[in-house]
Amino acid sequence: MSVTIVEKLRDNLTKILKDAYNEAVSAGELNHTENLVINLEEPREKSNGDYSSNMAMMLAKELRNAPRNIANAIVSHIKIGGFVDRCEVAGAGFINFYLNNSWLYPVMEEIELKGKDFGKSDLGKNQKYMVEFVSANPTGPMHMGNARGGALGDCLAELLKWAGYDVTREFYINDAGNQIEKFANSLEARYLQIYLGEDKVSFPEDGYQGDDIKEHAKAFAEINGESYVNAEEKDRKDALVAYALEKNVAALKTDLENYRIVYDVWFRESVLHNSGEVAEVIELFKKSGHTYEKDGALWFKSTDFGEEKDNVLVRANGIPTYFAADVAYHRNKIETRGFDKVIDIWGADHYGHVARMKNALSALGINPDKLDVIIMQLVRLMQDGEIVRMSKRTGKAVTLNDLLEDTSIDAARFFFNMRQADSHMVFDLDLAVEQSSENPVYYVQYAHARMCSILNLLKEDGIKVENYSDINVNLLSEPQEIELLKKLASLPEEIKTAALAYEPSKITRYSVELATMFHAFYNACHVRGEDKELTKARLKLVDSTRIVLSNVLTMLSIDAPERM
RNA sequence: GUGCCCGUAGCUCAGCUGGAUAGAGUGACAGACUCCGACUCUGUAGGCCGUGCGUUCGAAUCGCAUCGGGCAUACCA
Repeated sequence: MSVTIVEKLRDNLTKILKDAYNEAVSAGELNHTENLVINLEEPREKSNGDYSSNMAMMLAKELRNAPRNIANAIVSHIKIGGFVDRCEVAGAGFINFYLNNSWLYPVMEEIELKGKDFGKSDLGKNQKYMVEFVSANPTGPMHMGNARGGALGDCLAELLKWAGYDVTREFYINDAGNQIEKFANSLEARYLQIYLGEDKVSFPEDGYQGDDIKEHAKAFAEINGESYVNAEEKDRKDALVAYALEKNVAALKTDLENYRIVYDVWFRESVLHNSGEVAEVIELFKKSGHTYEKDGALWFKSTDFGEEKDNVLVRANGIPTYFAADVAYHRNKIETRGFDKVIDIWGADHYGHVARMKNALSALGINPDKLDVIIMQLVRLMQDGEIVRMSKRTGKAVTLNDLLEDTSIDAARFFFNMRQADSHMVFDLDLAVEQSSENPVYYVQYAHARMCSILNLLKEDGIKVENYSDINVNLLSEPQEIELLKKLASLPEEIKTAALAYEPSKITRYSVELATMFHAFYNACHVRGEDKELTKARLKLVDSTRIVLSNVLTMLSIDAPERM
């Protein structure tokens, strides 16, 4: 993949500094060093130039010279020309470059050539990455935490794709273990209550109280009648679970698709039990020498790896724990399926599980660095100024579907990706429901609609977007135009940075900033009715911006409307 | 008790591997369309960057301590 405009610029500036330093050494003005480090940054304050290097300060100790002396020596050997207008020493020894815009204009040509692919890179070198997210319990509907995890995971997966990784989205279905027991007991009680009366059949204390359980039982009864009332308990439960679980999984799939999330793989926990992979992992644990038996249970000696407590692998009743199954699952991801990196998105309430999992992988000889866990702080829902509790058992939990009924998919996806995963988020439902400019997604979408509107209007005037080579780009010199161009040019780097940090929120913020700069440009610079050449140049800028904004919104799976 | 996350403008949050005078949005106040969509823009006010030490030429950023809020510490998942 080709080098971006910004990379070219930075490479050039680095070379200029390096050459100047070497010449200063040759001239006997500076001492020589092997570890020459050249940093470049964009100063916050514009009066300090477009790019700045602190290399003189970094070298001061090693060269045994004052930073300003070093900086002056280097600057005196820098050749002015090309995109460099001037170069000065400032402050404690900063070397500041003041540039003209000749380096920047070709970004529009790059956008023209790459189109929908502008922003993509080969940073990831096609490494196999998996993002596992949501993985909600199939015993009920999805809550607000799942909504956040869904928006985060899906956007992260797409972000990584743009950065050149080979990404698989996966949903882990916990269709085994204790909660399925509970699910079965709850269904059974509701089913029997239909035929034997509510007073005759007691509902388990720790059962799922939700109406969905009743509805499953009722629907099951309509199909099978009372044939299961006198059946063997195990058969009855199996039949109920098989029925209700499929319904729930199908519902999860539909709900997530409505949220614009499509998974590549739906992986069932039961597969790991049936294939013997769980049993295999338990054997491997035993061979590793990090296990022992106590009170009839098999324990993993987590304390060997610095943890405070050991963990149970197989319960006294002979059933493996969720922990054991989850280790088998991660072994399957990394070893069996060969992912280079496995990214899990977990709620903060699973925090304690991270070290345990990594240590378990180490014990089995699997590189724990192949697992990255993103701990997402829980969402607290606020309505009418009060915290709304989210609990499956109250039956009053706010579900993903409730949320999407109130607000738009665009708003929800955008809102959840406004903040970093580790921020404790308060989701103000009243605010999210409000479809106004309060919610930045409308601000961004409006910018896109405005660009399309300009393009359409000029098209009606018979003026269409021309090729970069036919445009006099030097006419674009207003500060708003230059700022906008710089923002466009920065997208590939923004995507790389965001991908490496696993932070799609950086891209969301980028879209807001881009929209802001466009609106500012719009108010300062007219496209229509100007000098013909200027109109052409600005129209090209608008079209370039439209492409970039559209790319960003596409990446986030948020609609980029032509009109609103 | 121990571990992790958070603490920056009234509110919601940015601040990249330490850099020069700490930034947005929102709210408040004052302005801008006979002109490409005012779902927009411009300006003003608002900060001991929780607190205290330390490292450094230089700290919101790194280290230690401390205070406040959240979460976790199951033979649940």
